[in-house]
Amino acid sequence: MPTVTARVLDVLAAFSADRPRLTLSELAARAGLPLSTAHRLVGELTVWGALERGDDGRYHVGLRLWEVGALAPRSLGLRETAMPFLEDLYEVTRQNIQLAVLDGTEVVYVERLSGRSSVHVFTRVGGRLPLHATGVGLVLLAHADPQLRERVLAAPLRRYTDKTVCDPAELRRMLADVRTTGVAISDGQIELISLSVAAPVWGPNGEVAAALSVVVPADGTNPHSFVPAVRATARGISRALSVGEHHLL
Amino acid sequence: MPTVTARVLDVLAAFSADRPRLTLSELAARAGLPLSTAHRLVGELTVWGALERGDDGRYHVGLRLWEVGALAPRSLGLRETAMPFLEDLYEVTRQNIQLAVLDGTEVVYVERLSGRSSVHVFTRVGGRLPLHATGVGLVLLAHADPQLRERVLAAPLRRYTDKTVCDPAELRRMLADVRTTGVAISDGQIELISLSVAAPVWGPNGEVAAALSVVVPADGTNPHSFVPAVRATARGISRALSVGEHHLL
DNA sequence: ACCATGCTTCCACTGAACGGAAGGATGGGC
DNA sequence: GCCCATCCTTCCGTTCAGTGGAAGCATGGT
Repeated sequence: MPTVTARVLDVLAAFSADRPRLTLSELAARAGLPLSTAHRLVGELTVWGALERGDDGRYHVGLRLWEVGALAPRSLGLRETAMPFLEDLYEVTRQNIQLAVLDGTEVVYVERLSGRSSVHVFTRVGGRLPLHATGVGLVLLAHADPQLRERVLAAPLRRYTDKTVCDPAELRRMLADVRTTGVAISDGQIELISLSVAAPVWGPNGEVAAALSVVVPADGTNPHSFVPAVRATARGISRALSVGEHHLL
Repeated sequence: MPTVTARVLDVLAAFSADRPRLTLSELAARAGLPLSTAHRLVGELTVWGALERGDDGRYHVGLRLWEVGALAPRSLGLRETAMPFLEDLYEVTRQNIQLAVLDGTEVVYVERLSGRSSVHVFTRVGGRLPLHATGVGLVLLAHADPQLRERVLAAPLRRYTDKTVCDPAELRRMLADVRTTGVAISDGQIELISLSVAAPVWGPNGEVAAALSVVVPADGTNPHSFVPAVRATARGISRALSVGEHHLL
């Protein structure tokens, strides 16, 4: 049952955003491995550069692994094309700009631009959040395979704030709305202090490849004023993607 | 000799920027594995999400691996703190902004901001370049451990353009200059069309944690006009790093 | 109909991976 | 100074997971 490959991956999966640095013992415990086995695996991973060992003796993910990860088409290709557009959008809005893709039944944030004056949000490049509670999530869900959509709506939907929409019927209505208007406005569903305006980025084959959003403070200006810029940016990226024959899927 | 772990890593290392998508056979060949062995390993990696299989049957690096890679402190922690400053610098200059760290005897680019109006450069997030031919490289080399510096200067230095400085003595002089002025100006050493102005980012323990640069067109304005902004940005990030007790090394 | 290319499955053999145990290293309490 | 706790490293005999050659399948070009 426990193949070596699986164990190696377990070791990698032991790291998380809140615990990015682990001692050998912690690592072994989290990966469910005997200490001596972990010691050997971690040693090999470290030699290669997948892990690195800090001055304090604790291990963390290494630069080499990060490099390989950076080759993931949904990160590299997408970001390369999108960046100039995101940059423009940032300049107009001076707020956090996020780019995210769908993976399984979650949103994965692929890039985030943030300025000193933007709201402090807890999303993180490489982070995951559920689809129903974020702007980008609503966009991706609205245009996802209907089968997936039903699966998500059938599962219990976590409540983050009292503004989080957890009712399937209401969500369904919102998703229809997203499809007609082309944007999603998610108001305080994940954090009360912020709301986001999101729009879909279309890939070359008529599918939604990603979603982008602007996060604005909840007390700030009317979110609708951001809609045109967000929509234009999304359209710009979509066009650039279809031209470029880019390394997306 | 061939441990399973090493083989898994060989499979991952088979992907590169120019060949981010591979068939099973290519993968097996590049990793030096029999087809059936590769088939099994790749299968396990794919189930976990380290690799993904495209519609065309070819494999590429998966989002899951990218996520783990994103936990590398030198990427995540550094970028989180630096981003707002880089953003400001971009707004002032409207040119490519690059953030890079030292790994071994090379520069690894950790982030890059680019606008529509910036020069098109071939550096890539996750990419590697030698130290002697880039602005960030000169900065990192200038402040590196003297032992490493000697090792780099002793090795043969690749020539990219006729402006590339490959003479150790001259490089040594330039590095001393970088240390006194606090910035490096690398003119056409890697590509004739661009030059870069780079400055060191200091970590909390008085070591150089990273370097940042602005890349400007070679025919453009005087590079020296960028120096104050670059220097100020680098100083800002350095300060933010020492405050934050950040997840750097 | 044939061949080329690339993928998948099977299975008997074997040596690489395993992990318990013993030995270091470090550091803190008293 | 001594003891104990925590964490890391090394060793080595046993065993079973990993191996890879071979045969079979799928596609698609000519």
